[in-house]
Amino acid sequence: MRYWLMKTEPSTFGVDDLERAKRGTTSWDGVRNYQARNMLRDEMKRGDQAFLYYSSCDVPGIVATVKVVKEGYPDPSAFDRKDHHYDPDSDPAKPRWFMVDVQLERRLARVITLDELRKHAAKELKNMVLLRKGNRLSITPVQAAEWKFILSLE
DNA sequence: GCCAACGTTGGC
DNA sequence: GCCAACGTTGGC
Repeated sequence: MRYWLMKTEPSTFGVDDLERAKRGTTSWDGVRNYQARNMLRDEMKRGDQAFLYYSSCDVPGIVATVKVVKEGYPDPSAFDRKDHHYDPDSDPAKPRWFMVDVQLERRLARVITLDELRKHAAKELKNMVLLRKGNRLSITPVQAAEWKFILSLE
């Protein structure tokens, strides 16, 4: 089993939305980056866990954990002309973009902020992909030891 | 294949 | 709103 971190902007989709969703489950659609696509399509497996991370907001940080309940399958929003993430170059017969379904596991007792994560960037979290300079990937792998350590901060 | 121009992300 | 650090596009 592996661990991940998935970014979302709370103004677009937050943990409240996930909580309200049927069975606390949502399709993680709209990812349009090849590296992230490869992880969605090939690497994320049913039962994997992920941190839900808020970006582009007042207090960036981890707010919840989710688990993968459905493995990579074609993202239909790529074929929807009216969708913001529509990709005219993606052929339905040979889909370019993929998504997984995730289910809310639990909201953390408190937000573990980016600021706080950075305080451990020299030691426990020195290899954490999220903290690497210039990182913009919306999905990043998390090591088991990092997962455990971060939850211990909670 | 190179690389300049452009677009996006995301912290600040 | 600024801007660093990307990724993508397209002319050559």
